Amino acid sequence: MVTMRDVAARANVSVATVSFVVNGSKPISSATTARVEQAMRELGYRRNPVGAALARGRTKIIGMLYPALQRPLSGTVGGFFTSATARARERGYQLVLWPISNDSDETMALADTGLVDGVLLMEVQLNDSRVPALIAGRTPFALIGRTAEPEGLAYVDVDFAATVSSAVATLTDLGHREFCLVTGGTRAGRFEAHGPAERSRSSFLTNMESAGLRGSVRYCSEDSSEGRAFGRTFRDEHPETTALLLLNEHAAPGIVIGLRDAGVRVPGDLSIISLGSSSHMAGMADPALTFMRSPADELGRLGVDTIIDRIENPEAELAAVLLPCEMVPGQSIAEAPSRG
Amino acid sequence: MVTMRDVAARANVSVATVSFVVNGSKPISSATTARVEQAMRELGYRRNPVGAALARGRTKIIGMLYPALQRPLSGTVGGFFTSATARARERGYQLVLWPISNDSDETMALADTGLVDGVLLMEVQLNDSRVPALIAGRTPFALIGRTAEPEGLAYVDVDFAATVSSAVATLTDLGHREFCLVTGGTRAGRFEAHGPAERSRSSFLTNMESAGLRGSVRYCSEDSSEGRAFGRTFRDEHPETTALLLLNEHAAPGIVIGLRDAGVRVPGDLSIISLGSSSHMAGMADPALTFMRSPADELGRLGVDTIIDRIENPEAELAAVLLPCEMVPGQSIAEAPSRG
DNA sequence: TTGAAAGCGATACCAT
DNA sequence: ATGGTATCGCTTTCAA
Repeated sequence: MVTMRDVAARANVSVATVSFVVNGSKPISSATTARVEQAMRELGYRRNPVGAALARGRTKIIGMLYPALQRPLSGTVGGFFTSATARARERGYQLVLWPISNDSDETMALADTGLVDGVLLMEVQLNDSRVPALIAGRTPFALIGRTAEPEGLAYVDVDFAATVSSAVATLTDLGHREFCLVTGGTRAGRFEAHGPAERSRSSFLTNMESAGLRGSVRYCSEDSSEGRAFGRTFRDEHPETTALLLLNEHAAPGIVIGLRDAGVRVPGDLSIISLGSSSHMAGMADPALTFMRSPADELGRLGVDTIIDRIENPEAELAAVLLPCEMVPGQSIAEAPSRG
Repeated sequence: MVTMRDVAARANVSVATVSFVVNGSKPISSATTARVEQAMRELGYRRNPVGAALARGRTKIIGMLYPALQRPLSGTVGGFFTSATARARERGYQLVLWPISNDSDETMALADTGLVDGVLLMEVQLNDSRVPALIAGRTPFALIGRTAEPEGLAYVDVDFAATVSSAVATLTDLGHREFCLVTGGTRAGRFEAHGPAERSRSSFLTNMESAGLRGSVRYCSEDSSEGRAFGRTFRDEHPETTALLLLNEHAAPGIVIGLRDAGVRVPGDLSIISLGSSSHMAGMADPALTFMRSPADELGRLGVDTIIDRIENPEAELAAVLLPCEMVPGQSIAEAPSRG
């Protein structure tokens, strides 16, 4: 390995000078600079980030912590990751996706040791043991998602309440009065754990109540075959429902297929809006679903900005960003069928 | 930050002793060990991996290099990543997904600097500039996928030739004689670049020729709406074709929808096999597609084993693993329609 | 403008 | 079984 010493020797300067040239941290005469740069080129020098990190105490690396074993990477995460990567690069950082088990020890083991300058926590649970662990440590962090009580934390998240309200409003305008919300998320019934599901659910129920609508909440696991099964029995179990809100983009195409198998026409008999999806996923169903676009790209960028701001300016105010999903027209909503 | 010195001072031992206790690298009396461990606990000591990496020259971190900006994370990559993560952990390594631009400089900048002990290169192109860059460096690496001439490289990949042959055989047994292969991959017509597409294509054409079958090759970008458009016009453009091989799982559901829109019945008029897919994706189409299951999990594990073997035993033979996809029955193939 | 040298935190060799 | 200490590669203060 070519080190700074080698470069320094070759250029007849000290390692300090080489360092100054490499980092631009001090003015060096252009003649010397040229000599150093040539030596680097000739030797194929590349600075060793481990040495730099140790000396500096910073790595310019942000760890995006993801419980890969519990939640396989899906399309949405891909969107986050891609835009977050781009943004980090713009701001002079590297972003790496760091798979951790969903557990506080391992979180700390990584976060509090200088390998990363800051941490972006994904798949945040409503009651997430990793958060107190991070608070106890001294690594800056920010959340994508949020806990039940996110005050005092830096986070960016989807505004599920606004998203649900807007979807419900669209459908009530079309005359719908009987709703059903289908969540996915971690596990059946575990609303406590999964923020998106729980927040959507409570917003949904509030909307129902305040507008005098009827609404039920169901769970379906995030898989196409589960979706099919769900769709096939739906009409029998919810004969009155005319409007379906899906917070489960992976099951969505299967649900539509199951509904059709059972003779339910979409949107003739049942209108569907997919919450927090993408054009690509919504287009996999037939008819193409009307959906609320998940602001994944924006959240990725904002998440990176948030964590970098925390790293570089710990005193600054905590970011608390909520972004709603915006409606994208599709073929899956229509006026409520007149009661037979 | 609590350092070994702090622990050593507290336990009245030298830093060397603490290091031996932490790493189990030398026998230490149980009394001393206990004192050291207590001191660590009391102080909340956590070893700094940056310091360790510098001293040791190894980090126990494997970088999974992925061109996130060019190829957004999809389901298949998620499978790789998840199983690779698990396997790395079993073998005492950390795996991180490192987004890089698809470019040799950046590859080297990461790989050759001691931050990672080894590198797993994903989305390998047939002619991939990152490979010579890695060869020139001295960081062990392995490929998931392979270049056009992978001799002398360690790799694990899908056996596309076998997969295509097996799919074709299944369909010829059902009486099909007119085939079409639909690839996805990087860009229209750029077979040279995308290994899976090119290998499938050449195997496909060979199969056609040797069995006296007729086969065309088409491209469709990996998106559901492109798939719909493709499906809608397919029959007009390929009126004779009765069997479709899809190497494009993201477009597949859209293609099936487009076909139905155009009045083509699957599998009555047209049989479809999706190559390199998963049960989840295949289930998003209606009818559920017969598919060749991508061995993503196995490849993830094997990829990690391969790179770790190279790290720990550079002299060992180079792994060159090809795994075929295995057929999973669905609803999308049938006997060839009798000619009208 | 440049250099000498003291760290950064941990490892591991050589003594004892 | 322990301890002293040089070392890993780089940064940065202090002097020159």
